Amino acid sequence: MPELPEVETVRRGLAPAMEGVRIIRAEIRREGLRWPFPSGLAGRLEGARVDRLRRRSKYLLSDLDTGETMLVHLGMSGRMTVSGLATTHVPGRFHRAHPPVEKHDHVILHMENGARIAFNDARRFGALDLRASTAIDAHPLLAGLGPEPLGNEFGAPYLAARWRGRKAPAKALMMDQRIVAGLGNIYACEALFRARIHPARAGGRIGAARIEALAHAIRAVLLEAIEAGGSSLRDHRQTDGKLGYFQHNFRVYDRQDLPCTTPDCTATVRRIVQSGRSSYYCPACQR
DNA sequence: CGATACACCTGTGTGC
DNA sequence: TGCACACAGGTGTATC
Repeated sequence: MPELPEVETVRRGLAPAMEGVRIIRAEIRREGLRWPFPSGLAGRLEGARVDRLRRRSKYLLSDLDTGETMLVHLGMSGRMTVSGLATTHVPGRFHRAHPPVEKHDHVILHMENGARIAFNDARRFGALDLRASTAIDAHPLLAGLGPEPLGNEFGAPYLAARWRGRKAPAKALMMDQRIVAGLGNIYACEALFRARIHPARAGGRIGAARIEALAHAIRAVLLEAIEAGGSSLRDHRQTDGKLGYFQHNFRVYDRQDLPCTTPDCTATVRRIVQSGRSSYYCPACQR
């Protein structure tokens, strides 16, 4: 469940269970995910207090009071679920009712406040690593990332400068995490639609006004999606089991052959494949 | 350097 | 019901 809005939703869901709370036990149920877990993982987590839970792009960063930071990436299918928080207790019941451990629960953190946090990832494209907090920004997975699209560094002038002269299709540039960090297939498609840019158009051949519209569209669609609790495709859930609902607001993503939602547009949404990923767009609105 | 293909995995939906 | 196949929210690595 992983583009920026989904990861931010996960962060907000985890924060009450994790921030300021000590990890009393770390259950490591396999050797690793995309890469092997760092050596001595359980021992390095157990007893540590999570001072702060942050997000950088699609990465979750837990700053621990041990001087290390835990980095988590959810890959394509990763989920984090919280159970047993006091605030979710059924009145009158004093024991912590945790759901049974599920298939693909690879790491389970038992927190001092009674919460249990499970990192579930069926496809195992996710990652978990530990690194000294002072050096976390230099982590190979973080070092090359572009600016946060919701941060101050990002805007139309930045985007124009980075796309100038580029022959790659706009869609590919949107997905390039070195330019802007956090967009994935859904929000790249949705932002291009809002800015009326054809996904196959060469990035360097887009005028200033469209680039301006695109920078605005990127921020708007991400903010709206965060507000909606992200998008839930298939069975994905927020940390408390609830569904995000931004998928109901998709204008083009996963809408092949459905009518374009622009008023008075009679075209239907098209799907093409670009660098192995589906791109959805309106052939009439996007040029 | 830039652009593309492929790799890693499991689960689900579709069509025969 | 079974089976083959396409496809799925990502990204590092190899290859031109």
